[in-house]
Amino acid sequence: MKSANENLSDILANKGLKSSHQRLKILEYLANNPCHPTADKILHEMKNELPTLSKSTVYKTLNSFVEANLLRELTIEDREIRYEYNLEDHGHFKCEECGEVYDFKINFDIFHSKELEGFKVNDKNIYFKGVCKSCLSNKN
Amino acid sequence: MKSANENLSDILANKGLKSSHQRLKILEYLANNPCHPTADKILHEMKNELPTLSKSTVYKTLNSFVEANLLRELTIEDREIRYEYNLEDHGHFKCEECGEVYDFKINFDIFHSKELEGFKVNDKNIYFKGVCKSCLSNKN
DNA sequence: GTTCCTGCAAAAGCTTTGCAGAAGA
DNA sequence: TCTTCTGCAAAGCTTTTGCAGGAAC
Repeated sequence: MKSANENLSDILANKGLKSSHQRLKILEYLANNPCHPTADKILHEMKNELPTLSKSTVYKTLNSFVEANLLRELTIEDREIRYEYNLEDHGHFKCEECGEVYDFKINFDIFHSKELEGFKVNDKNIYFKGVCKSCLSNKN
Repeated sequence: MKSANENLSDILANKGLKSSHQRLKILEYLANNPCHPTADKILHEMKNELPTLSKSTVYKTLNSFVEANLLRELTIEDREIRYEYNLEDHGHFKCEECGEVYDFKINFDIFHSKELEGFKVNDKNIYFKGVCKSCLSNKN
């Protein structure tokens, strides 16, 4: 039976990415934490396990992963790139009160626009903003 | 018959915003140019008409307008906030080759997600990325 | 006369880049 | 051994902030 890291290692290899301790740990973190973290959050969350991990390594790693289609980049807000390992079609909801980002299922195939005929679509994003259930009930 | 600027002036007043030469010109520019400009583009496009216009005025003005729901902010890419005067529901397509942003009609009412029941949705965004028709045909 | 806006400069914040040494294959 | 990754520091860019003078009402 393979360990989780052997699997992740294979994933990197399949994408043509060299393996390293840092890369495996960052990928593992993203696979286990579907919380749409920013680069900064990842850095701080991993400081215990990887005390010497640097910002630039995190940024370079995340960019390699995005380029290899291993991660998806979320640009819901300016100056706050978030990353997720979930590559299936889905939408995002960001709560303006608590900042939490929620996933929700959505079928992207329902979109058909005559205006986009002849266009090559590589990436589809949908995000909503508002107030989440939990913040709404805290107000009452 | 009112001039266009008198109308824009009324719009500002209705939103509780003080009128000024700069604000009217910036709003006029956005109303006439549905090209989803960035703050920087607006600044440069207006240099002829308003030679002393400053970056900070542009940023502050745009932020006031967004807060007053007079403009919509697009965050398709990080570090590149674009603005538009069109507040009707529609989607955006950004061409990865030429950088152009296209609007397309979309009915946001078709989205129904059980996962968002009990959530208060204030803002809906949808954007696609890919290659536009014009860039595709230039390749052949 | 007040209030709020403008514009200059400086600061802030996130992301990228350059480079020397280290790690991986 | 050769390539590529890591991590430090510095640079780059967009956006925000502070403040004095000026415009709007």
